[in-house]
Amino acid sequence: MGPTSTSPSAQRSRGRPRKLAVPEAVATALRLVDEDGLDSLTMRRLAAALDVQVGTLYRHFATKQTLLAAMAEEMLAGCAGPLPDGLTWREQITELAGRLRMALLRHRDGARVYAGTHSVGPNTLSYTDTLVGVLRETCLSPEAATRTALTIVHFIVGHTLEEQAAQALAESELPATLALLHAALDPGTYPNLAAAEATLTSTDFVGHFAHGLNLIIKGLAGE
Amino acid sequence: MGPTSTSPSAQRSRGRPRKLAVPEAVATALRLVDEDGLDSLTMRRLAAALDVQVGTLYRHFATKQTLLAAMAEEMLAGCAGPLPDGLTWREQITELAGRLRMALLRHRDGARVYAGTHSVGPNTLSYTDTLVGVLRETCLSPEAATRTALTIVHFIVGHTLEEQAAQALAESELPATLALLHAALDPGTYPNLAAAEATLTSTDFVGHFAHGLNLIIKGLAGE
DNA sequence: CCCATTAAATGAACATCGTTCATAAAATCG
DNA sequence: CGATTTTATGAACGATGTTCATTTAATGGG
Repeated sequence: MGPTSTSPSAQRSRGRPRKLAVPEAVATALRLVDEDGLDSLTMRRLAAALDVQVGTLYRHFATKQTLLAAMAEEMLAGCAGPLPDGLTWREQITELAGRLRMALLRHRDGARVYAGTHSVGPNTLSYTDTLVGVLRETCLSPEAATRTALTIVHFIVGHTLEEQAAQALAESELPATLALLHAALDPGTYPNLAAAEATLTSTDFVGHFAHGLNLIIKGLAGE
Repeated sequence: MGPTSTSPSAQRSRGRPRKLAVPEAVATALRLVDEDGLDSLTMRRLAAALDVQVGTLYRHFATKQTLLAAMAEEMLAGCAGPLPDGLTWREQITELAGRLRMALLRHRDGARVYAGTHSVGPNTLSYTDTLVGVLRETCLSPEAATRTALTIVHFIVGHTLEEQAAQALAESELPATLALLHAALDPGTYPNLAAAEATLTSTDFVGHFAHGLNLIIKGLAGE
């Protein structure tokens, strides 16, 4: 455990600033989620990790939803950074999509945090702006570019949601779920699923993601 | 309110079966979600609506997650029904995708319910089986067909998640959120988003959905 | 038909959660 | 330094998911 771990009867650390800083609170919340999962993130636990009373948090975050929105916004930091030169628009889209996926993947339950909120902070806005910008350069109308950007983001969120759900299962109950699925897969009833089982139960999420994204990009090229 | 509404001090309705039936419980849970939203679905409220004590529910559902999985499974009933004859494979995919979207849209917070669980029930399985089957008929390998089916489902889930989030906002706080977004959209900082605002704030989710799905289908055709 | 055994529902409790608020402490500044 | 404003405290409230010993209803064999 880190030095800021919740120790019993911890008197306030001496050198630490007394005032509760919002960015530190958000960072600590993300650390707690990484350690114990989103379901274990509690206003009380966050307060304890910050060496503060629960009520104090509500001076800085009106509600837990507000906290989660700030976390989602923080997760996207850097996602809209400048793109390397000399990339084709295909590569630019792949790069941007990969960044968002990685940003969600970087924190445990990151996709759940992101999907459960609706942030309008600068990180979220500039990411969408950058993505729409790249798409507009492919001779797409503003409307088509926007709709395409939404499509890409929705795919990423849906995909990462499932990827992290699988990761959460993997902690203990993956074999049971896998066995349950295999047992339910009667080739007579589900002939196509039987042929698909290897791919369905695969953990090659990188490959799955690339396949889906390339599908969208290819559809874009045919316009 | 329906005749099964929670009335104060309701003695057990006379003609109703004493035993708690699982399908009735699932249906009632979905009705409660439709009425008050997923956040208001409580084991206690469900028990009250079923004229039963809380503990009784735990004899039929090991946990609330189990309940939610049963609800997700129930939502997909009929989604894998036979397709009309004479449809091109493009139309078959559009039909199947539209069915899943409608199934999630039919219940309030349906996408959240579905995304938060991992059902392996017959409705979910046969839907995926049907979708993979259609894709395999387009000369796709089992692996490519499976990955494409996953892509389509992930897009639908991500899209509907956002569509229903907008619906939830619309109940009271839509104007505030919209104004907040508009204020944050400085054309100097986010030139592309400024051009995209009309599309971003549009409520034409049917159009957005069709655009995204057609993109995927077009990418499939270019294979 | 009655009684023993199994299945099901009850009612109360436990720990924990998000949230609120009157009070106290600390920081700020004229 | 003293007054005012900002911030943190500590305790509480109602509600939630879950558990369990007890009671009640259904079931089946003699």
